[in-house]
Amino acid sequence: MPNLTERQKTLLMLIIRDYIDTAQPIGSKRLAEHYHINLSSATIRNEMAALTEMGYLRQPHTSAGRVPTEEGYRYFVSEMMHSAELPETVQRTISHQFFQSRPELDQWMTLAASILASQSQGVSVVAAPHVESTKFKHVELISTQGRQVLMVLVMLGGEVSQQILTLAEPVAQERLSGTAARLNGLLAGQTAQAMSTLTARPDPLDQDILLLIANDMRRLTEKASGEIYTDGLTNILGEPEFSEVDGPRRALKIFEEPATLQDLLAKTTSNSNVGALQVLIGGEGEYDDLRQCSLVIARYGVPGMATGALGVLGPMRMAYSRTIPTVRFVAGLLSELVSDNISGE
Amino acid sequence: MPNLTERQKTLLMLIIRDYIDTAQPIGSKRLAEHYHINLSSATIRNEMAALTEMGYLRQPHTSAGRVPTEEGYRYFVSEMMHSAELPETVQRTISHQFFQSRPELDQWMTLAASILASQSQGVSVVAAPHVESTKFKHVELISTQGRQVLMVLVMLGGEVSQQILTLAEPVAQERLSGTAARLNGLLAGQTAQAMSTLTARPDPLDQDILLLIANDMRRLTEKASGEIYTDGLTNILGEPEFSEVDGPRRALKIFEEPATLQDLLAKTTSNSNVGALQVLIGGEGEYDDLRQCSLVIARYGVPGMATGALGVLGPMRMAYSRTIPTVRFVAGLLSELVSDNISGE
DNA sequence: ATTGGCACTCTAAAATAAAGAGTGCTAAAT
DNA sequence: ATTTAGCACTCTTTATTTTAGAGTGCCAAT
Repeated sequence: MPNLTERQKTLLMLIIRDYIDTAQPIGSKRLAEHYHINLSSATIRNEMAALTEMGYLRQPHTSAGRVPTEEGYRYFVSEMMHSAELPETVQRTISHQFFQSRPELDQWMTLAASILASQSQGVSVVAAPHVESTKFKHVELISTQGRQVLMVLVMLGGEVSQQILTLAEPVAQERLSGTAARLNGLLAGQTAQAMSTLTARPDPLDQDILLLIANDMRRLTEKASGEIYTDGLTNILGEPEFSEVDGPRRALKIFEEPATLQDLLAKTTSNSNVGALQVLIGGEGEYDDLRQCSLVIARYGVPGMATGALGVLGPMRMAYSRTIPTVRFVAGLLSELVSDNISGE
Repeated sequence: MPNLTERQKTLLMLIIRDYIDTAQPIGSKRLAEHYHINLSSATIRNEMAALTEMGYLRQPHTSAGRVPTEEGYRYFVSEMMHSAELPETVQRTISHQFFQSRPELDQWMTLAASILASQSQGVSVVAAPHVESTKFKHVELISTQGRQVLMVLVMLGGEVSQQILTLAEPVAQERLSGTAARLNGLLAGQTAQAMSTLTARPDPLDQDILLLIANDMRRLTEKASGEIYTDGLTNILGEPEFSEVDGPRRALKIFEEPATLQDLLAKTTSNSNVGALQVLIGGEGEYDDLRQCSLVIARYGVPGMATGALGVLGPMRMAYSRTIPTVRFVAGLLSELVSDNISGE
């Protein structure tokens, strides 16, 4: 990858910034007039030719202005990635919103999605934190009617799962309570794996429930991430690159299949650390449906304990300088919240 | 509203059905050729003129075919509303899917949304059933760390609400269990209203929790409907009437604000009975964002106990003959499920 | 009451023309 | 050795005109 002169760098940044704003190919003349660089359009043309040669810019057709290539965007992002900070006032506003929301995961996720979407004008995706190795804390069995029983399972760290069981025959609440009490004593702190090595319980009901618990915990562990929260779907519908018939459908299709989305978040962030932030531009060859899009994602939470992922999807032309710091900041905030919530166990 | 002759009726139905298929204005010639009615195009023209006069059809411009008006659609719908039945094989397939899903509200709602969307090719909305007068069944208090406590609240009928409380000071699990046990005895079967008339508890912790429970139950009761599930967002993006720049954004905006959606469902179905089915065409003058859309909704559940709403949103040109029976059928199915689930309390 | 025929209207599509923006290159200027 | 002005050229966009065709309404004939 060839080095850029200082001037080429300035020009490239200017072009990309302008293109992100206007969605119009940028010409040499416009550039010379709008920004007071002391260069003539001819000089700029030369530099543009060089940048095109190097693969950072391209022309939609022979005689149009220049448009950034994926490489161009990557350069742009890597240049401003570290320096960009969210204005303090915005930081404060966001923190404040979290502070005064009800202290529930559900609320936080929704809020995070909403903030990300409105700040970035893209589509936000927030995956609830997932406890890496789910450990049993507490089970509650509540008879609801005849053979149906509500089982509430609480994990160390606060994850909760409820499930309705249908037993073979009606069982009295007292017996259920007894089973729950015995299992609570037996299973405290165990993982699903450890449970499968236990010897069978004498009481058949205990044994049945034990299996169901282990099963449910396995399911919880397998799920790569928690539930997905989304906001801002309509934000990107207005963008010109999505007005072609197929653009939006392909990208939005992703949001209709939570599984795909979870996969994406899990895969692309699994090798990155909490706090680090990843920018996927143009699907990076891997995701065909995202060829026209960019994705800014970060992992949040407490590594080894509970982590989740969050991000913003937008056109390749997205407002990186706004999105990147926002994603970073919100990820940090959620990390704190998760950490506070988990530490005391 | 003038009466239609039998022939006019046939013609109107034919035109609307064809237009729903093709999204093209329907001309007299096409009609005469495609369907073997023994009428010449001239005769059809006369009838069309009459139908236009009566307000059931209109012409996009002087010399184009006819397109149904909102009145036209209303007539169409009212004619086929009662007769239409879902093919038995489809009914079976759908029942089967519900039958083999895990018996959880969450699963059912998602499944209902998915089925409605795929059958109707529109956007589906399903509001979880809401228990009309929430009655207490059981509370569970689980210490998670220092001052934080997980409260799981179970209502008669199976509604569950979890909440993280932050107490003024750390409290041992034993004391929490004691409080929970006392409150379980005291509050069984009570409504939020009844709770507010109780005299203060001697133990301050009991009293605090009692207030929180009452509060949470009030919140649950106030919520007009339960959580909203949606599917098929991308279905309507392809429809020609949404390719104008502003069409989709305005309609989809609704789905970004759960509150609005809940309102809509609540209002439009509040005066209709479970089992009855309502078709809103062109927003009916009330909902501006839906001017281009139609909405087929139904209430489901057990009146007086727990009811929810579900529906399909699509272009005015939606496949009513498919959507209406599907909505009716799924509503019936969910009613059964809710009823089974609630009866034994 | 129904139908064939016909003149008329209006749109959608195709063809053509004009305008404009931007480029690359060359030769002069700094 | 850069930088710049100038110019010919290319290609898109927009406007304009033409053409083709679908559909109508109405009248006279069946």
